[in-house]
Amino acid sequence: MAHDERPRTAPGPASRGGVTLKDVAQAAGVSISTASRALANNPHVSKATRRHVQQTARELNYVVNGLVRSMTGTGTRTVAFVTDAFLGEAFARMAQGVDMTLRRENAMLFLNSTQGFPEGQRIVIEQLARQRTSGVLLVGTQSDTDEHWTRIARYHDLLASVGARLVLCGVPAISNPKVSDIPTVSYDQRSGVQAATNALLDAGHRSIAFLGYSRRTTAMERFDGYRRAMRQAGLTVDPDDPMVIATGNVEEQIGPAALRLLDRDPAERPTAIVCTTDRMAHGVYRTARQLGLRLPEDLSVVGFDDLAADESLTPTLSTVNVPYEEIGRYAARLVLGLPVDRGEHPVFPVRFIPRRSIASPDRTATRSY
Amino acid sequence: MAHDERPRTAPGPASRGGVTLKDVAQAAGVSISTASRALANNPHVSKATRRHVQQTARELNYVVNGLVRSMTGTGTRTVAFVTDAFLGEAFARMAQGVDMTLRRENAMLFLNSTQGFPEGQRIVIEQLARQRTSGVLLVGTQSDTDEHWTRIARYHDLLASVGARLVLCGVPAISNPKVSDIPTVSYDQRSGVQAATNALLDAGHRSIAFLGYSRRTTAMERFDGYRRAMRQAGLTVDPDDPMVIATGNVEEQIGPAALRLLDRDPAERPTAIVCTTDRMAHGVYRTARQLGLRLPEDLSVVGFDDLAADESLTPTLSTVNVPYEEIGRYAARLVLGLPVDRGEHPVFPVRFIPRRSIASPDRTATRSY
DNA sequence: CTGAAAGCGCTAACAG
DNA sequence: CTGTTAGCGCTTTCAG
Repeated sequence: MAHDERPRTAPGPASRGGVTLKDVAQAAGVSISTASRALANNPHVSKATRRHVQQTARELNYVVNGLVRSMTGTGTRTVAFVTDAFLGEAFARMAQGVDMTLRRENAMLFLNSTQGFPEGQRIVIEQLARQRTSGVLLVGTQSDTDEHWTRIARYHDLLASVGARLVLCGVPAISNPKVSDIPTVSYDQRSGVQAATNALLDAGHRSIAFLGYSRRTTAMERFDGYRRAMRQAGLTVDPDDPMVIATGNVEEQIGPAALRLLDRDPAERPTAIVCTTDRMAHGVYRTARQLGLRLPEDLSVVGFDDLAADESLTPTLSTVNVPYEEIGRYAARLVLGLPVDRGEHPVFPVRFIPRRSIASPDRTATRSY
Repeated sequence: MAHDERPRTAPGPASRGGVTLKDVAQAAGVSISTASRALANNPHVSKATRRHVQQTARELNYVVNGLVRSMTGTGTRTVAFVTDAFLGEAFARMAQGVDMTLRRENAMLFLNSTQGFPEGQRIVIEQLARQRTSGVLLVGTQSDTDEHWTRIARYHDLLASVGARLVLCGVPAISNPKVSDIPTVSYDQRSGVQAATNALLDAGHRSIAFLGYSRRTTAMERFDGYRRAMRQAGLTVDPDDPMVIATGNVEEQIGPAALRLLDRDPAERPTAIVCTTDRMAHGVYRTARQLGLRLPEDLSVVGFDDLAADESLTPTLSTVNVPYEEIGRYAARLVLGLPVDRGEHPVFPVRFIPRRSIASPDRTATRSY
């Protein structure tokens, strides 16, 4: 029986390509169960045996099979971070927070992007259910349609049927009854944008545009913050307003959208823009420059997210800081069923950060050249 | 035996909290193996039985246990992306590439950050070995010490002993014999920085500083590119040169480092800076502004990475574009053992992208105010 | 303290 | 085509 087809592995025996507990037990001259106990530091083993078994295991390069463990109930838990595409600092920061908590709990993190297809989302979730993930963090904005929430509810059920939790992360607390029992970790997007808009109003702007409206949860909340601030200032806006331009959060769309807003007759052109994301704001900077507009004299801008690059721009970008990492940590606790102090639908506060991108519109009027 | 302690799950029976194949088989009135076959679309099952079993499975909300499958040899492969901290666009882009390839191969992606501790790296790798990951991508710069490579070699052996591959990603091809058989996916950092430095030299700069030298693989290669370009221009630099400043790639360190370089008597101050990363370049922009330096008139800057924000800066940042996503895809193929066309130590080309951050130093001389 | 034995849930020969 | 029988590698009673 001298077969030699195992991969380029260590000394050990094993048929499929790994040293098993059985091998260790045999080599140590004990039963499998004793070996198991010894390695698990189970107190019901004599110190001598334990030491010996552990030594043997080390010599054989034994590595327990964690997959099998999970089968028995023991084993490493696993949490998945599912999002459209994990580009972008915001996600990275959230993921960082999730990872921190998971590591402390000895759990592992799956990362999955759904690449925008709703089909992708389903496929990913099903795969995760099969792998008996203990929890799924569905991260990022969701489309706010009944159909979509129905789908989410199905995911919830599917995951529940294998004992896994679903947590929505970064979406506003949802009103849709279909999903009202699914935990959501949100942050106060409305107030954030409201504060940002107010800063522009306070500087004297009236002609304030909004970049980013669309039928997604996040965008809608942010739009609402803008609208409220405007209304309080006696200005009304609605989604059809020419000052409200829809765009996705990707370069290809941002440029044209910004152009539509800025390439106008000075009289029609906004003196300030509220951007749904910093990335959009960055795009606005580029477009404004291309059109020869001076920032902030000719155009004031506020963003949302507080990206690292904001302070390197000229002028530095006023924005809304979101505690993404903390959100990630909280979501991780929720999904692992760890005790939390803000319930299942926390809404984290955000903070408006004024910087140099806001100027009074008067300056525009007085500019001479 | 009417026990009812299972979680809030679907109808199915099951003791631990999940519908098993056995349940499906019983409900469908067939043997377990038939049920297994039916669900696997094994042709050796009558169409009728198959349909019936599949229907039953659906009604019971049955979800195969993928963990168990992996045990048998079938089952989803899993690849891990291990890095210090997954902030930063570069990593995100690489991860995106990895994810794309993995999805196509139906494999799953683990994400792990080691948080900077070498201990963390070990812990993560051991955990991955236990979970029988099929491969590990160790991403990012490594410290170039013998001790470290010894450690890496150990990881390689550990992973090999469970049939998993290790691929180093984003490091230069390594000369250290300890790890020469480990695949590495690199990109031509040296040429990139060389081109960037040449652009500054061509513009007439002589007093060119370098920001970012340190004893890590990446930084060293980049430093080397800088040194070469300088030498070809008849200028010599060495790591001790006051024009060479070391810094990690984090805000806290970048600011002070930039200050050390720029807060000098004009005669001692460089007229241009080669930055190891765009993030550092961004920091230089900030610091330069604080000191009242005009960009690019008083200071030319080049970076490395080609981050999205670069074009929103004023002036737009000249940089080196790296095909991170492609690198990720290649690394994923390598780690999965898929056929590749550039061998086990590819070095991807990079591309210098000139933008507005470079001006002739002459302008500095002629500035009057 | 230790060993034998019974699973965990599924796949894969092996016989009908 | 379908059922029986072995495992996969480990944990955990249950007896010594």
